[in-house]
Amino acid sequence: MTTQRTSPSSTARRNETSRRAILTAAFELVQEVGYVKLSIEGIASRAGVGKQTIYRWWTSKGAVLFDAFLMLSEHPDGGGSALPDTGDLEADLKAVLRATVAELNDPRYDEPMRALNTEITHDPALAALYSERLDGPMRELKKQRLRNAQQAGQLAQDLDLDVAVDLLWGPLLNRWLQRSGALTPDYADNIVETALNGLRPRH
Amino acid sequence: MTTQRTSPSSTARRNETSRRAILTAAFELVQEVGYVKLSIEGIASRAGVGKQTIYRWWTSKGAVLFDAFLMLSEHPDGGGSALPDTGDLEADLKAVLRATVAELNDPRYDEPMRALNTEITHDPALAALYSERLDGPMRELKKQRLRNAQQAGQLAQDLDLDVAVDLLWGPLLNRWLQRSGALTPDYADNIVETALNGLRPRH
Amino acid sequence: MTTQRTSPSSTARRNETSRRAILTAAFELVQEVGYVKLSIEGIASRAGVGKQTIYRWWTSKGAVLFDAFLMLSEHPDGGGSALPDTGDLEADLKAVLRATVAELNDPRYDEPMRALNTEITHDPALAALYSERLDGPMRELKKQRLRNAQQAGQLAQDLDLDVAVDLLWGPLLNRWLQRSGALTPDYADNIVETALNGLRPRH
Amino acid sequence: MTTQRTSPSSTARRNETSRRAILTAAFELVQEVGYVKLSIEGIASRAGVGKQTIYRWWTSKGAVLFDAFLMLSEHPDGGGSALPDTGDLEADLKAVLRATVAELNDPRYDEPMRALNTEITHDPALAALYSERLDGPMRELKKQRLRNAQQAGQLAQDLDLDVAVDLLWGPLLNRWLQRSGALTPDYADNIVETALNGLRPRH
DNA sequence: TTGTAATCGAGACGGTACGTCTCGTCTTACT
DNA sequence: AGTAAGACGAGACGTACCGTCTCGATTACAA
Repeated sequence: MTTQRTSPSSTARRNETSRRAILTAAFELVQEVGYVKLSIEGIASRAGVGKQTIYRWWTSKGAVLFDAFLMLSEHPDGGGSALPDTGDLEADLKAVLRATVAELNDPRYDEPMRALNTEITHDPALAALYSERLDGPMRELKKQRLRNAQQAGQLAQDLDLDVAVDLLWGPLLNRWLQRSGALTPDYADNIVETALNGLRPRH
Repeated sequence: MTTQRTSPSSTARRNETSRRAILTAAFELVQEVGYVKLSIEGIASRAGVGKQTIYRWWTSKGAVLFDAFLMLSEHPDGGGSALPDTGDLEADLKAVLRATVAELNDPRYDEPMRALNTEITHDPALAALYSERLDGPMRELKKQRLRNAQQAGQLAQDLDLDVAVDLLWGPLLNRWLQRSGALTPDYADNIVETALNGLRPRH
Repeated sequence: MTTQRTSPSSTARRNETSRRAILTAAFELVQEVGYVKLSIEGIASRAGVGKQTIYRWWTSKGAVLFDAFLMLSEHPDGGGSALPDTGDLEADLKAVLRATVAELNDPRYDEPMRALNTEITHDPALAALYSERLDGPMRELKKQRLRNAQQAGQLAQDLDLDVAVDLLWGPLLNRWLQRSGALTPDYADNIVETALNGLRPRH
Repeated sequence: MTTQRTSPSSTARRNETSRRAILTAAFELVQEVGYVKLSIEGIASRAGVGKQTIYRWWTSKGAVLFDAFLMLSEHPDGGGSALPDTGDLEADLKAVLRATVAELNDPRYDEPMRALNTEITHDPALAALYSERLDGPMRELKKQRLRNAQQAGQLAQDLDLDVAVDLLWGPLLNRWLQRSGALTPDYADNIVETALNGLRPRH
C-alpha cells in the first residue's frame, strides 16, 4: 500500500534525496504544527518538492508519516537489537518501560507518535502495515525476552506471551494516548510489579 | 470550556432544540462518514442549523463530539449504576470486559469513539474534561467494585486500584485503538485471568 | 417608504433619541469605513441600539442613509434659502458651482454622498424619494435663480430650465462620481462660461 | 491591477477558457440578480470555476466586472471606429446621444453599467483603469469629432473639448445614474441644442 | 551520443471546508 | 408598546488544502 521500495518497481528512477526530504519534513512539521495542521501542501513546501512527488509515491498523509517512522527506526543501528537480559526480569522490564515512558514524554516524539496512532486508528490498511513493519519486530523482541524468562521458570508456563506484552505496555500507551494520568517512571515500575504479581494477594 | 449548562451563564437564551439536533447530527455523521470527513459544515447542515450556532457554543469539532457523548451518557437512566457484584470477582470482571469488547466492536460506537479518542489525544483541555466528566465517573465505578473485592481479601491489600483498572482495561483499549489484534471475548477473559494471577507462576 | 414622521402614524411612541443616534452613527460610519463596509450591524452597535429598532423603522441601509441626509439638510437653517442673486448671473453661478465643488471635495461629505448616490442608482423607490425630498427643493431654488435671469433677458426665452440645471450641474456631478478628472474651481468656472455661451462660436 | 494580459507575466499558465467563463458569468449575473446580490461565490458557481481562480486573478468584484466590460468592448470589431461625421454637427451629435440613451435604457446594459459605475465611484484605482482603458478611448473619439467641427469653424476656437464632452454627456449620465428624470431621445436632442447654443439668448 | 520517457519543482485548476461577518427574523426581559 | 440585547437560520466572505492536471527542465536509461 505504501512504499514500493521493497519491489524495485521496474524502471523506478526515484529521487532518493526528495524522498528523504519529504519524510524529514513530515516528521519535523508534525512536531511543530501538530497533527491537525499537518498538510501535504506544507510538507511539500518544507521539503522543497512538488506536491505531485508526494502523491506519486504515497497514498495518504498517514502513509508518509508511517514511512518517516520507518526511516527513523531503520537508520540508527540496524533494526534494533534485543532487550536487556540481566537475568533479573523485573529490573529489566522496569528499565525498558521507563525507557518507553521517557520516549513518550520526549517532545520530539510525542506529537509525531500521536499522529501516527491517529492515522492507524482510522486506517486499517495502515494499521496492518504498522503491525507488520514497526510494531511486529518490536513485539517480537519483547516476547523473546519474556520467553527467556518463561524458560527460566520466572513466568507461568501457560502464559500467552502476547497477552503478557499487552498487559505490560497496554496500560502505558493507553494512559499516554488518553492523557488519563501522568506518565512517570514510578508508574512504569508500578505496572511491572503489579503485572508480574497479579492483582490477587500472594498468600 | 465546553458546556455552559452547569452555570446558566446569566442571560443565555440558548435554543435547546438546536443543541440536541447538533449533538445528534454529530454523532450520526461520524458513524456514517468517519472522523476524517466529519465537518462542522456537515453537522450544521444535517442539524438544520447555521454554522454560527455551532461556533457560538463550541470551540472545536472535538468539543461537539464530546458533548454528544455526554448527552448519550446522561440520557439513559441516571448516570450509570454500579458494576455487577456477585461475589465472584473473576466472573464479574469477565462479564464487564466482555461488555466493553462488545461495545467497541459495535459499529454504532466504533467510529464515534475512535473520533473522540483522537480529539482527546490532540487536545489536552478536552482530555481534562473527558477525564472529569466521562472517564472519571466510570473509573470510580470500576474502582468501587475492586475496592469491595479488596476488602473481601480477594485482591492484594497494597494494590493501587488505579493501576489495577489500567491493567484490566488498558490492554483492551490499546488493542482496539491500534488494531493490533482481534478484540474477542476470549481475549477479554484472558486479560482478566492473567491480570488477576500475574505473569509469574503461582507456587 | 422611509420615515413615518410626516404622517404622525397614530400611536407612534417612537424614541427620538434612538432615531437621531442611528442617523448620526450611519453618517459617521460611512465616512470612516466607506460605503462597502457600512453595515446595519455596525450602525446599531455604534448607535447603542438594537438592530430591530433599525429594521422596525427603515427598510434598507439606503433608507437610513437617506434620512441621515434629510436630517442634515433640515437642521442648519430651515430648509435652505434662495441662491445668491447679485444681478450678475455668471458670477452668481460660478459662486454656487464652486461651492458645490467644495462640498463634493470635502472629505466629510464625499463618502456619504457617494454612498447615497449608489443607493439611489440601485433603488428606484429611494430615487423617487430623493427626487421629492432632497434634490427637488434644491433644484427648485436653482431654477428660481435662472427664472429670474430669464425674466431679466439674460437667458434664452425658450430655455428649458430643467435642461439648464442639468447642463450646469450634470457635468460636475458626473466628473465627481466617475472620477474622470479633478474637480477644481476652475473647472466649475469653465462649465458655467461654456454652458452660458454654448459650444458654437458667438459671431 | 487587473488584467495581466498586457504583460504575459513570465510563466502564467492561465486558463483562458475559465477567464472568459468568469467574465461572461459576471456580466450575465449582474443583469439577472442586480449589483447588490452579485457575489463572487455566485460568479464562480455560474462559471463552473473554483472561487480561488477568481481571487487569484482579480482583486475585487469590481475588477471582474471591469474586465467583463473590457472583453465586451474589444470583442465586436476592433476597438470602435470613429463617430459619424456628415458635416452636420448637430445632427451627428443628436444621433450619437440618442444611441447613448438607447444603450442606457437597454435592460441588458442598464444594471451592468450601474454596477460598474458603483465600483468606480468607490474605488479610485478602478476608476483610473476605467479612465485609461474604457472611457479614455471613447472620449478621444468624441473629441476627434468635435475637433473636426472646431476646425470647420462650427465650434468656438477657444473651446476646451473636454469640457464640451462633459457638457454633452454629463447631463445624460447624471440623469441616468440619479434617476432624476426620464431618459428620452427628446431629452438628448434638447441637451445637444442647448449645449451648442448656450443658455444665453443669441442676439 | 543521442533520443526518449519517466521524474522532478512549480503551481493553476475545480472543489470542499474553514472560521468570520452580516443579513433579516425572532425571542426575551426591561422600561 | 418600544427598546437593547442578542440567538437564530442563512449564506457570502476570503483563505487553506485537497487531489488532479499541465508545464518545461532535468535526468538516466537504451539505442
